[in-house]
Amino acid sequence: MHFPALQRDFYARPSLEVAQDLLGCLLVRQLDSGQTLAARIVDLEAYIGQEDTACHASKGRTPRTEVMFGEPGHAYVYLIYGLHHLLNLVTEEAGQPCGLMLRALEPVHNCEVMREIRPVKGRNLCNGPGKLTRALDVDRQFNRWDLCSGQQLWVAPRPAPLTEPVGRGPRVGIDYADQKDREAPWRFWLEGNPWVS
DNA sequence: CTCTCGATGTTCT
DNA sequence: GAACATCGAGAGG
Repeated sequence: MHFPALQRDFYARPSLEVAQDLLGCLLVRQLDSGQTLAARIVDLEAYIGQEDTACHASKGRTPRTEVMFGEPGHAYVYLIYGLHHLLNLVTEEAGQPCGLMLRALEPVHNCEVMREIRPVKGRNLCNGPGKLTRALDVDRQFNRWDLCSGQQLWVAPRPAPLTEPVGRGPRVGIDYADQKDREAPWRFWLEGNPWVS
């Protein structure tokens, strides 16, 4: 099984475009054991620049947000609530601090290995941003990771055209943001897909 | 199924 | 010292 890595030019575009194009693509994780896990992206949110008060980068350039200001095609991984790692993909040209947070995945390849890493029943496996990082063994080690390297963690193109329609709406869990940002329809998902969070 | 609540550590004020 | 891009356990319906 071979999964080619999306290259930097894919990520170096307007975040809302990249977000929609990523639906149905495969997040791929190659473990140290050599096993390769793959899961379809079915739900994600865009965080767009310093003007977006929901985006961490709206606080400015700090050690934490530095990676979002850098080259597209890198991973931004951080710890939330002291417990959960969340995975973002950096988009747009360097200097534009933007990223896409993955909210849910549909397991496709080596699902049983994911369930060894995260032994839960049914759709609980990766239908949430903190769950999917757990299931794919992604943590802060992958902060600043180059997703275009095709090693350990990357994204592969859609294996097949989308069969589900695309849903769109406001983002989740950002009560602290300004009203215009709370209402911005910057979350995208595959309508009717059972793995959506 | 729903709701409530506590956990836990990094970041920024 | 507060807030936080969440999860899971436990109680109740």
